[in-house]
Amino acid sequence: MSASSRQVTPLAETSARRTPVQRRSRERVQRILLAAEHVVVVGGVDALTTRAVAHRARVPIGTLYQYFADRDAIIAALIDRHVSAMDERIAGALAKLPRYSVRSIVESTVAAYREGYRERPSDVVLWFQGRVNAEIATFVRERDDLLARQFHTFAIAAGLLDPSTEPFVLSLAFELADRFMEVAYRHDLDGDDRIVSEGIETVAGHLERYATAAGIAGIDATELASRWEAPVVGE
Amino acid sequence: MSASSRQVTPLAETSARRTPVQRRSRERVQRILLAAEHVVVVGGVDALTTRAVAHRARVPIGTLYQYFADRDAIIAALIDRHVSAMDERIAGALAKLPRYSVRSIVESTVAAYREGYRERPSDVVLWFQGRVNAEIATFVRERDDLLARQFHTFAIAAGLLDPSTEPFVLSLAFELADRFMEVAYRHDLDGDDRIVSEGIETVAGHLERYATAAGIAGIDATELASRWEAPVVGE
Amino acid sequence: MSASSRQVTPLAETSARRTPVQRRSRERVQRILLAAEHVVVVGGVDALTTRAVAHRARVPIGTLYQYFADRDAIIAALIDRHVSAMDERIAGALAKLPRYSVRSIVESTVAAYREGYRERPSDVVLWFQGRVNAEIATFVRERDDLLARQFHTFAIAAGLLDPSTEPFVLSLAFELADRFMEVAYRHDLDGDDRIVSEGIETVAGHLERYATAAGIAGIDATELASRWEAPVVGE
Amino acid sequence: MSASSRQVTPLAETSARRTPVQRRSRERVQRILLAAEHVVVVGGVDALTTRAVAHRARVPIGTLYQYFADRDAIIAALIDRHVSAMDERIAGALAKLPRYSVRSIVESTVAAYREGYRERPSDVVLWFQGRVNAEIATFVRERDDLLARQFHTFAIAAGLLDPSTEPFVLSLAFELADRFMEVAYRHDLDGDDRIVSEGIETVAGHLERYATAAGIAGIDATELASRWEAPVVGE
DNA sequence: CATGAATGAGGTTTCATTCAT
DNA sequence: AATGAATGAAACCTCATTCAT
Repeated sequence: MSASSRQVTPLAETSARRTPVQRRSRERVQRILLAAEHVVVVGGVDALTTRAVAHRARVPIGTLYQYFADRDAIIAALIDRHVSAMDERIAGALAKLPRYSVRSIVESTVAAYREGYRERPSDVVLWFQGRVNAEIATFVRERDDLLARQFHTFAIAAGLLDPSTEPFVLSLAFELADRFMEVAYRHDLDGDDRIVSEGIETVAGHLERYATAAGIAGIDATELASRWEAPVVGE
Repeated sequence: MSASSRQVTPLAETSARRTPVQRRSRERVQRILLAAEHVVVVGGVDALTTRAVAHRARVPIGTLYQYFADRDAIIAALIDRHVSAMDERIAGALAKLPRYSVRSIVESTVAAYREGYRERPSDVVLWFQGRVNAEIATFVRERDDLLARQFHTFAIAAGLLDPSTEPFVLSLAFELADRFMEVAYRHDLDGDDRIVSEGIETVAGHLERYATAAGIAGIDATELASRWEAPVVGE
Repeated sequence: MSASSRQVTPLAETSARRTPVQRRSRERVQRILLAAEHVVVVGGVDALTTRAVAHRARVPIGTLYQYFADRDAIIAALIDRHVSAMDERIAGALAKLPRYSVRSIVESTVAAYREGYRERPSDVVLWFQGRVNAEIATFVRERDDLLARQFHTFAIAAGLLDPSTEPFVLSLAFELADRFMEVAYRHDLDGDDRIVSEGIETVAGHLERYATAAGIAGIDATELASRWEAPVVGE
Repeated sequence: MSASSRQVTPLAETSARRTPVQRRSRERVQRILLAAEHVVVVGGVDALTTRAVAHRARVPIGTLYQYFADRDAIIAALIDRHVSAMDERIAGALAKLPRYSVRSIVESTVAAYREGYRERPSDVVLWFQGRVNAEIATFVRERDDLLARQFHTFAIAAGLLDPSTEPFVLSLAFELADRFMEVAYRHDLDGDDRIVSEGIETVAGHLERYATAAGIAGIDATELASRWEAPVVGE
């Protein structure tokens, strides 16, 4: 099962001007994105001005515009990066599970979100404070839906959830897991494990209402592999 | 039990300039706030510029500044209104409950949120996109905490929740209920009752893990009145 | 000899709207002027806004405009008051002189300026920082000239200065005395007697170059009265 | 002896944004400063609005802000220029003196002030009307003090003034000389040589009370050079 | 390609003054 | 006469974006 969003056109590519192939170019793009993260963490989304980013990245403003069509393109790139990173992280965590139950999947996912936000605090700001234009909003919506549908397909094929479970139940579950992490940040409870176990409990509780006996008891990874020929991670 | 936030200094009063007493003045303030809501719904928090609001309200910019100290004061007034309205709505709903259980309380609360957001869609944007200025953020935080503490005190005194339950569990429950409504809006599922029952189920499920037998079975309103001499609603 | 500026149209009357005759009205005008002084001392001429003055005076803004045609009229009134007060003070000091020499006159005048500014610090700000409109500037110019001419007439009639001395020499002397006091304020040397004696020495030194023997030795007040039938003070 | 203010941080550098290196840029800064001078001469310091300056300079407002951080920075630049120009002028005049006496120094200084104001009439307004912002006021104060201390050191080392003479006596002398020129302008006596000789007479008279015999008689420039190894002009 | 000066629309806010009540 | 809400020109300043070099 693939948790990556490859089927949704990556957001950044739509707006980036040139794909940086040269080593120097790639470095610059990296520097710009790093700088953008910095200003977002320090001053919120409103502080993300092109000047501030260019200055912090020590890149001329004109150069910035060579790689990003406009200010929104920077935000788009950050969001894209956030989404990809989260997807990879979740996929990675799931791939390591020895046994798949609704609860173990939720545990992995919540933990992935937590680590992701911890590593890249700018994503918290961007993702939840995100004053975001229509295009980005649509992208985010589509990506969420895709993720939910992928899990839906997987969970039903694997016999973890009742076949009548609707995809939006999974949308909600992902949202919930994500929101829990935001709340943790907002309350400065990031380091507090209580919030994590609350989150797991709640989301798992939410989903277990739709679970089959197997979904609660869990299925061995090896056993799953035989039922589910599609690769669990990657494409 | 009082769900009102009277112990938190109302946010708007700090920044409003002139309290409009005349009928005409009150009308203008109303017009300004209505205009502010409109621009927020149409263009997000970032579109809430003094110019745009004044223009939409067909009020000279100078007049706007007679009633609002600055741009943030407009946001503050909207947030304040949102909070008061939600508080009243929740308190009103609870007051009508014939029987108090964790689940029935959650049902009332979620329904209150839902109606509140349905009636004032700008609050969705403001509440979730708008934690702009430090003062407002603090106000929101304090109000949330107060609400959670009030429910905590009540629920334990009434014997609905286990005495060892921590207040933050209730903070989380309120957040969850609130977020559910946002998600409903974000997914255009507002009219969809499924999301409401999901929300109720999840939040109630979350809280019932801390509930006493009475909290699950419920207590008659009359019986509660004898245990809980403080007025259930209002002061 | 009269040091009063009665022959120059008082500045304020040109712009004041109604001469306050009622007791209440006079009180209000006083309150307004006192408030104006306060804001000038605290925040400089730029802080002299009609709102600030009206608010500090606890007078409705509309009422302020009943007594003062516009913002400049308030400044004009203050300047007028300053000028009148200084004139009276100088005249009073001179009237008490037992013996008139160039030096004793300068001493009295400098002392008068010093006391005047000490008592009404707002005058320092107004007089020297004075961002002042053309009308007021003209008034000030004329008043200075009148004062100088009056002294000129007197000093020559009394035989204190050489008859060929030009009036502008006296203009300069007044300016100098005045500036010394400003410098004293600017350097926080107000309390410092050195600056006063420097001032006296300099201005007196300046004028004594034009003095007759009698101007240096001095003339008895009684003797002067016989030569100079016009009243020394007042009209 | 150096009359330059190099030991006082130049005021403008603190606030100027971009140091213009290109020829075109320098021209623009010049145009802006010229425009600023114009509006100041025509309408006083209060007329020095960013709009007015930009408009007169035929420069977009944004361009103005590329070179000047804010309105005060324009004033600061003008003041700085005034101070530097006056310092150079004084230093230049003194360097040409064949013989140094208190009187000849005063003559040179007063003449320098006169020419300076004649060449840049906006400086009259700025210098006497413009002590606007705290930073600028401090700068001006410090510069005045430095100038006075430099002259103090020099005059005593050169044996022109009595060693017990206090520095503030020289502060006062500079102020006086400066004020004389303002008065000359205020009275439209600029072209009138009488005011200059009055000024010289008064300031010299003031200082000669502190002079040694040599200070009155004067010292030959060559003789001075042997006593005073530090360069008279320049650094 | 790389640069960064130039641009000006547009944002926030103040304030003298008027005029309906 | 007394009031103070209403007005809008005008002040300051920022910033995304372009384009000549």
